[in-house]
Amino acid sequence: MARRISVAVPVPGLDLLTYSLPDHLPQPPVGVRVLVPLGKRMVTGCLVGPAPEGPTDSEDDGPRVRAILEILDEHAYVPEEVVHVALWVADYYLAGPGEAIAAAMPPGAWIESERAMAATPAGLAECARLTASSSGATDARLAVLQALSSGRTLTVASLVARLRRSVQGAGDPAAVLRAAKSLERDGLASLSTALRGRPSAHKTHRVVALTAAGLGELGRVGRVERAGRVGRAGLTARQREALEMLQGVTEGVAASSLSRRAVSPATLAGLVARGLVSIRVERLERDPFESASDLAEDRQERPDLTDEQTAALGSLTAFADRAAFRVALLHGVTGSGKTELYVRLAESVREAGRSVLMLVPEIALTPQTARVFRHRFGSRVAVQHSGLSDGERYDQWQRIRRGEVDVVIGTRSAVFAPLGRLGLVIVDEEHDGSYKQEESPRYHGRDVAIVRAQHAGALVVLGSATPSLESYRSALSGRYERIVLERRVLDRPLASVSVVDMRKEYAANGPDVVLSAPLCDAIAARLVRSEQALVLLNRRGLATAVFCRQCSTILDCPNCSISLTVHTTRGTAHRARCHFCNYSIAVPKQCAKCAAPYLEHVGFGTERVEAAVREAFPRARVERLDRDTARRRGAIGAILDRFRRREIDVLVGTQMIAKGHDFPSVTLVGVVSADVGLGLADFRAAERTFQLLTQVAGRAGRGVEAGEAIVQTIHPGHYTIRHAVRQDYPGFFADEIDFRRTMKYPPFVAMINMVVRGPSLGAALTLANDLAVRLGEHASAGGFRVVGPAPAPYTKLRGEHRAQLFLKGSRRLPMRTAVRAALAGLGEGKRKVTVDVDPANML
DNA sequence: AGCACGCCGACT
DNA sequence: GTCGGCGTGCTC
Repeated sequence: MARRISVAVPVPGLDLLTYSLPDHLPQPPVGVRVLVPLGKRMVTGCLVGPAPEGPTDSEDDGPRVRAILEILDEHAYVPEEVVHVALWVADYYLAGPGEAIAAAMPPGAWIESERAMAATPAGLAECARLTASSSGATDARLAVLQALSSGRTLTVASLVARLRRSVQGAGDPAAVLRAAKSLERDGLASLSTALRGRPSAHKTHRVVALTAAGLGELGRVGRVERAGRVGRAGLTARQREALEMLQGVTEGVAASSLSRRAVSPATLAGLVARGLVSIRVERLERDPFESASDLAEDRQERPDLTDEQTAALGSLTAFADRAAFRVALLHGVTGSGKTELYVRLAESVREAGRSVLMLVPEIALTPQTARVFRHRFGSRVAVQHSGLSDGERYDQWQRIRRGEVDVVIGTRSAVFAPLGRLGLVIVDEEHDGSYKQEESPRYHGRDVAIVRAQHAGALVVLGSATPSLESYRSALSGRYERIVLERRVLDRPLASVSVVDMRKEYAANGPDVVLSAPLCDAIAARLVRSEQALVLLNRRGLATAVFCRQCSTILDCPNCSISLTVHTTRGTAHRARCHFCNYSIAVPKQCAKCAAPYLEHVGFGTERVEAAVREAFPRARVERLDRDTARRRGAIGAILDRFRRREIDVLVGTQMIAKGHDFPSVTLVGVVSADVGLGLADFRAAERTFQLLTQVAGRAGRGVEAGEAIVQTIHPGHYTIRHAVRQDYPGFFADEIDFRRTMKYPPFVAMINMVVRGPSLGAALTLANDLAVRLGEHASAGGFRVVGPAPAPYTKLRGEHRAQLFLKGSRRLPMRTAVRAALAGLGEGKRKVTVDVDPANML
């Protein structure tokens, strides 16, 4: 019987498929890409192993098995270990194996077929006739024919693009395809399926260098010139200039740089023809650090370790030396020097001949960490994150794959980096929410990192000042090693935190207070001393809602069940925008419902805080950093750099300003409202608030001067605020873990969250009910409970209505099995269901 | 996700 | 009558 292989194809919701391997092809290893037929298409798949043998093999009622078309790689493209991790992800998070493997591949790794079409001779004639008679009517068929009138074969995609530009209303892909089919029926055009051009594997450039003959010629020219005679016949002045430019640059000069210096292609061609220069094609590495700037600034000293750090490093190194799977939680207060520990540990692992994977929440927000690693490991480090262009990402991925690096630093998707001999995985700020991917496959970078380390027999270090409840509990129970750093480096004290009870502030100064008197005084003091301040409000915009005083209507998004946020707009009237779907309108003058002209802005965001700070301190240099000001690529880095260079006195922003930055001159952190987020219908609301407050307070006092944090709140007695103010993690943990235990939330139960979408809430609820019933059948045997369905917290998003239900249970396996069975029973309805295993965000 | 099939309303 | 909208189903 023909050899059968199991292939993952990049199609959501499709399971592994079985293909046969034609006799003439060699047996490829796991991880190679194969080109396979799928329906009418050709797609790239990834070989994950031999096909499972089942009883259906002998019967004819199973799906037919088609033969693969081509093996695209000689050696594994995705390392086998990573294939297995990806398959684990697909299984655990209930995603398609193809989607999971796709997450492990660089951009451009998937080749697919494309439909193309060309006019037949009859079609060309018909086109000429129709064009001449010019009926005037815009007919999609005619438009397509005209586009094909050159006789060339065009892809359907390029036809669509072309028609979208030229013909109104004809650029819809479906319409083009229909027109194409209709033309094919009439024998006027032919449709074919062809492979899309393979992605260029590397960016290349041409390098021009002198040949030996050229070098000789140059010497001769020099002597001739000294002798006062005209250059040798046949060498033009231009050619001589070009030769001189190349003199002394043995490695050659990029052709693009020559052309910038006015060396024409013709000149170059003349020199090549004479054999005086050679042109070679060279692979160009796009180094993300070059554009990230200021490598020169990186002359950092190697800081001495504190006793506490030395002890921690000792234990971690000992674990790493055992070269066996292990998880250690590094619980270190902000400013305790975790990064330096990571670097030293990485160095020792690397010296032992094993590689290091370091995950960080968002590189754009923590460029220092990346820079420290770059500085210590030079070209042996690669960076992977979403801010890179596809080409940059591809280059980095290939460098890792070729074994040219042994340290990878990246965001969550880097957990799949094709590193061999993995010895250490570091997850910095392991509690950070950005490790959870909010689209399929909905994996948690930290948890996948642990699984990967398990496969590789590596040490995992989870670092945080505010560990997730899950990790801390595991550390307390002894499942993880626990290493604590209680002191800041150089014995700098933690910021002293004080609370302003905003209820009193409102009573005294009215309900419109943004900056309390104590916070204003504190900012003023910093300005006098030329120190810097951070002001945090984790909410964007000018106002959170527009409210009609007469009929109490709130301006809602027509597509989503949330109110519109008011944003300032340069020049024009303020706009009200939806933070989900981006719908926006000019803020109306009167209520759309009752026509009353009494519209009020309620609630406020960072834009209002920025305005308030500017108003209170007209001479201060105030900037804002949130998703709105950070939209442009590189804007985050630019603002943070200016702040670091002390060109900004007060930086207002959302949580973006709270992450691991190190600004030595910041001595004040103001939290405008610590309550944002506390009231959310999410069991992690308190944990996230505590983390944010602790994190941002940690930004103060990292230099010589002591730091201070001022927290404004209307809930000064809330346990989250109380513990955050004292920066008392164990205290917070004790209270929060009680809440989780009582309410049966993680880490005491496993959860799977499901959102069902539908054209109406009724439709969504009906389908959700069907799902709930099917799940219920497995509940008692599986030891879990089905909660819901109910309308989701955001009932409507982007025009879709949503119902939610979730499972709570003690063991994940039966829960996952039940979900899989229930979804299968739903048939095609399953396309309307999103499944989230271990949800990080319940909204 | 594509892609095809098939079943209903508005135009030649 | 057909064109063309999108619900439903399938892909080894």
